[in-house]
Amino acid sequence: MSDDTAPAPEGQADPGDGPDDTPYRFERSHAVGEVVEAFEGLEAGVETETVVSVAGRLMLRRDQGRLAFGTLQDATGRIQLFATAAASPGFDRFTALSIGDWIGVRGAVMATRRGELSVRVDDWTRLARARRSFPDKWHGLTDPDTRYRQRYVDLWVSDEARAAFVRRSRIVTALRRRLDEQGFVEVETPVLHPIPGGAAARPFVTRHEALSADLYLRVAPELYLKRLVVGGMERVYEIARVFRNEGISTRHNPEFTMLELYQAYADHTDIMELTEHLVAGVARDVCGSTTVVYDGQDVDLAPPWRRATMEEVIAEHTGLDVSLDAGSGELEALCDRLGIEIEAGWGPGKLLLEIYEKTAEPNLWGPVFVTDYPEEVSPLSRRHRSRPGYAERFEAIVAGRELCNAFTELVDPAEQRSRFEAQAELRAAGDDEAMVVDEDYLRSLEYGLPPTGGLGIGVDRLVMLLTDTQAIRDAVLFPTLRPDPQN
RNA sequence: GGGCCGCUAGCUCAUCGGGUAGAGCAGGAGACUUUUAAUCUCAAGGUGCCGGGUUCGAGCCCCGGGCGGCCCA
Repeated sequence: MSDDTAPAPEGQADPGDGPDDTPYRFERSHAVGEVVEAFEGLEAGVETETVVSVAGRLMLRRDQGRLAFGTLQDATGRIQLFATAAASPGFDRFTALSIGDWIGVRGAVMATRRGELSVRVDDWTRLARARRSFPDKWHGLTDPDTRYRQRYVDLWVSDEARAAFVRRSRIVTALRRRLDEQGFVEVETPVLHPIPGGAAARPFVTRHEALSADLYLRVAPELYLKRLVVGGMERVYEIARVFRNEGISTRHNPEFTMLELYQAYADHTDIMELTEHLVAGVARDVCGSTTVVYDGQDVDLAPPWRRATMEEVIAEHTGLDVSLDAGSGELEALCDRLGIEIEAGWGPGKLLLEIYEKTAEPNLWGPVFVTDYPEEVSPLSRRHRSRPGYAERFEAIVAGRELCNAFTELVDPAEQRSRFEAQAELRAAGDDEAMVVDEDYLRSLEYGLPPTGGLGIGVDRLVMLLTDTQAIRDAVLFPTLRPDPQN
């Protein structure tokens, strides 16, 4: 420990002078949480014989003359430190510590007269100096921009933020464990795609210099995962970071995490069952219940979830009896009556989808599987086995938000080719989210894709649901931000 | 992309009919033997987001730009 005699610069914590004098390691005997758990309820005034070594950041300090109290925090919790001029070495330097300094402390576990569980400071070392002042200990950080840009500060200052990200990790672990138990194999497929595909989204383009080729950051792993099913991996999944070149909002980050899985011999009804059990199971694993609260409202995730066709939910929210049978003209007229703006070239399927998205979807709370999407807007889905013009596709709405997208996979290469070609036409007409023809994917289908059900779950959305956070930026550690002009 | 709001000390916030800025916490010096956002005393701390304009004078009014938030598309 050095003598901290250098005056502080303006408005900042003392940066100190001299060489770094901090130790290279520190031997801990206990995490703070372990001490708290073991000695909770220790009677006021009792000093135990148990000596522990703990480490963490000094969050608060209360000097009291020849006594000083500190609050030490590590990843597992907080505990009070009790130092005395008589018994604690370097007492003056202890009381000169800055809020935010990392320290290691060895001493007996005790409870103060007020009954506060404490570690008596019998010995201590500064492990790192906080050269910058931490935010106000009471108000913390309120500027969201600073919270996201300087997450390292936010995590220390906000218990909720820390808890949410720990829970995110638990959620992903629970997803993996449950899928692994059902015989799914986790795989990793390319992030760099020569041909973007698998979702309607504009990709990011990047450049491979040695190949002299443009590559695209994936918008979805879908087409690679289905190639693996062709290759005999009957149950596969990937927890895939995907990238979509679109705007940023409360619900959208340009890079986000999708869980995609494919199950051979299954159709969309199997996938619905899998989905509701998976989500409910993960909720039980991490929240201890299949009923969670989101934005002040209860969400009951226990299976089975309601199933309703797109037309049924439109009818519920508008009283209108619509279907693809109405044809383009009638659907356009209906959009006009509902005040929905349409674009030239939209077929009846797109019009129906638009009506759903503008009337019913915003009012759904769920959980509900909305089924029977128009084939026209589902270029990778297998056509409905009994309803012409429709696909065996569904989305789940949970807590008012789209949580997943799934379907019985299209397996016929000839039909997939014509779907791709229809997409290519849209693209040629200026729709830069439309897909392009992927010849290698078509070739893989020609080798034979068995009946397969597929699912994509937005992991960030699931995290938001199970952590009760309203913005995706509170579920993503380092959300995409406009580059700081100061930097 | 549009509308509204915000940007003042490291953090959280004040101030005023335009007259060159103030508090709490943090940081510095000191007091205090059981505190809990400890308390008390003292001193210090500012390119008021950036650039123009109006004005004798602008943090405040006007214009442009930047970044962010909320709402809408």
